[in-house]
Amino acid sequence: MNLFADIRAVVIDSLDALVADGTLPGGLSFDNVAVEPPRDPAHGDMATNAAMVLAKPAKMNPRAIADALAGKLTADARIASAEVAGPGFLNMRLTPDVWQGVVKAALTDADYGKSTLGQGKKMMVEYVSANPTGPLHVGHTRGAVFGDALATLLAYAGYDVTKEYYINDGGGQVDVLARSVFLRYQEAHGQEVAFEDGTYPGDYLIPVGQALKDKVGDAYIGKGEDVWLQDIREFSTEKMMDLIRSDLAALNIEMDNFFSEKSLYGTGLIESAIAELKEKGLIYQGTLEPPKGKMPDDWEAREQTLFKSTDFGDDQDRAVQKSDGAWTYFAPDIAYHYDKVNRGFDALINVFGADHGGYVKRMKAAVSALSDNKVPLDIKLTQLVKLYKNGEPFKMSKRAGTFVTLRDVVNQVGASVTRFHMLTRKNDAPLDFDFAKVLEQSKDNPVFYVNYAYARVNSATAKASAFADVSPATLAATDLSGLTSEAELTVAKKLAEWPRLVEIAAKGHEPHKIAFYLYELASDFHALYNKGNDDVSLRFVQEGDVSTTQAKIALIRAVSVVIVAGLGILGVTPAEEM
RNA sequence: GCACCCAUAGCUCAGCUGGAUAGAGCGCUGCCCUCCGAAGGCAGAGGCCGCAGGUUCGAAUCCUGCUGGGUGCACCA
Repeated sequence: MNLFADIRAVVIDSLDALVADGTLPGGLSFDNVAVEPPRDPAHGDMATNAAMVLAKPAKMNPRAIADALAGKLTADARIASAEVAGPGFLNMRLTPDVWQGVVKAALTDADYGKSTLGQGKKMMVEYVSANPTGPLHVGHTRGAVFGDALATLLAYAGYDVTKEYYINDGGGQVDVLARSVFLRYQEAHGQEVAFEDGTYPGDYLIPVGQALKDKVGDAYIGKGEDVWLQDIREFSTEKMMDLIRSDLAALNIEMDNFFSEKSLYGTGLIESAIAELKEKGLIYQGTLEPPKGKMPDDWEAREQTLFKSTDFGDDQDRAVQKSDGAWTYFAPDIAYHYDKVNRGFDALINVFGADHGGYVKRMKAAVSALSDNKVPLDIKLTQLVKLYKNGEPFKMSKRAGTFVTLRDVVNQVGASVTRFHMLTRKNDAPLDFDFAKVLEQSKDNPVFYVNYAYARVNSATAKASAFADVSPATLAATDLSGLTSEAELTVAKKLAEWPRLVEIAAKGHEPHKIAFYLYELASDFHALYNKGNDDVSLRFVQEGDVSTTQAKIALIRAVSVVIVAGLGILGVTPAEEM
């Protein structure tokens, strides 16, 4: 049930009727007709811009359209009044039983808020995709939380979503990893080792070196890279992916699929992807212009195989082969996305860190070329996370050992708090993460504010259950006609916005909107709760009046249902009590 | 030098894809617990929506140009 969609349907039907009786000319498009909550609730419950949108194409005065439309609309039993206001807004007021119906829907329809917007379209969300060279850090955490919430949101909105992690296990950084593990392996054999520049000195490789020793004994001691590099590469990427998988599990993230870059090599997949582009005339041999800004010291013109990404709005064509003929990192990425297209996805979303901003245009170029513009690729960049400890900015440095990992964060504040907090900003705004503040228990902290509302609902329900049957089955069948006070209807109206909000958030790929909505819902709930202090009739628990109590508990259980659903999209589990 | 992102209350940020008098939290001022959890609520002060143009019935929102900040800019991933 989506009340806004229902009322919009009434508006469209009424417009059709106006066309039929000649009031409006034929051939009008109603696509831009919207039914929305008015900015100011005093204007009414819902407003439509129909008259203003249609005034021009119909060559009519907007107020004349609005007047005619108003007459038709009030024929619907749900619409108590329809008034023309301002330049041609049509403000509608709905009858209380409509809002009571929303409460009922939230309690009886297990799918209240779910949408069919996606129509089962296949969608891939690729996120995290961190190099398999170490544990995830805070920056990865934000991308992980964002991607995961977005995937859940899209599934909730009716898309068939696949969550995927692309493992960059094909490039030179894995050699670096292997050499670093070899050092730890030697160390495990009691040798003195030195970590030079270009190796990973992190402690997390110590157990990997030990495990390698347990596996191969001293077989690689004193041997050259030609003997061990390949094997240690595989061994240590596997270990790193185990580590990363467990990091993700700590955040309650489970991928549907891990896709290995290495698996593309030697299978002809890269070659066929490039061949596909070549057929379209987008691959050529050429030399790139030197960079315009600061010139690298060792720059020299070299002929390479290039992809004509400038045809798709990129600033520069991009190399797919190095001057020595080896593939660049871009080539397997093209092949990977070619594979995504061939797997039949209707739309792709990639979640990258902000430092990959320069990569967006060429990736979009590749996908539009490979899919003949049929598969849209949306790339969401998550901005930096600024850490604070005790109110002071906290700089991360690998060398200084102040490197903050995902584990550090989750261990200190918990998965739920981490997830919610990281979704209280839109992805393209920088995020402050203060270890003290996110644990603060006040309304300054949205996580607790929302959870507090949930806990209050539970508390009131428990109190009511002492004398009234407030089981879900009973509440679902409860007569709600007593819910007529302005304060109660305000909460019900907020609940009515939920399905609409899900669609808006899903369309825009903006899971943070869920978090803000939950805050608003909690705020309306807390306001109602406190009104009970002054006005006894608004208290949820009416001692000795079973049916009134049941109706009021039904309302707040509906709030709780939506809170749980919303938090579920964000991947947050609320505490029952606080 | 170029590209992308950002600019809204003293601070941190929303603003539902072009709608009505621009909202919330913190901070500040003042109220509300013999009362379902005050971990809360109510009210007040506080704005040239960075600047200048443009598009139209209508712009914080779309376009252009500036200003200021962030990020990235051959053959690393």
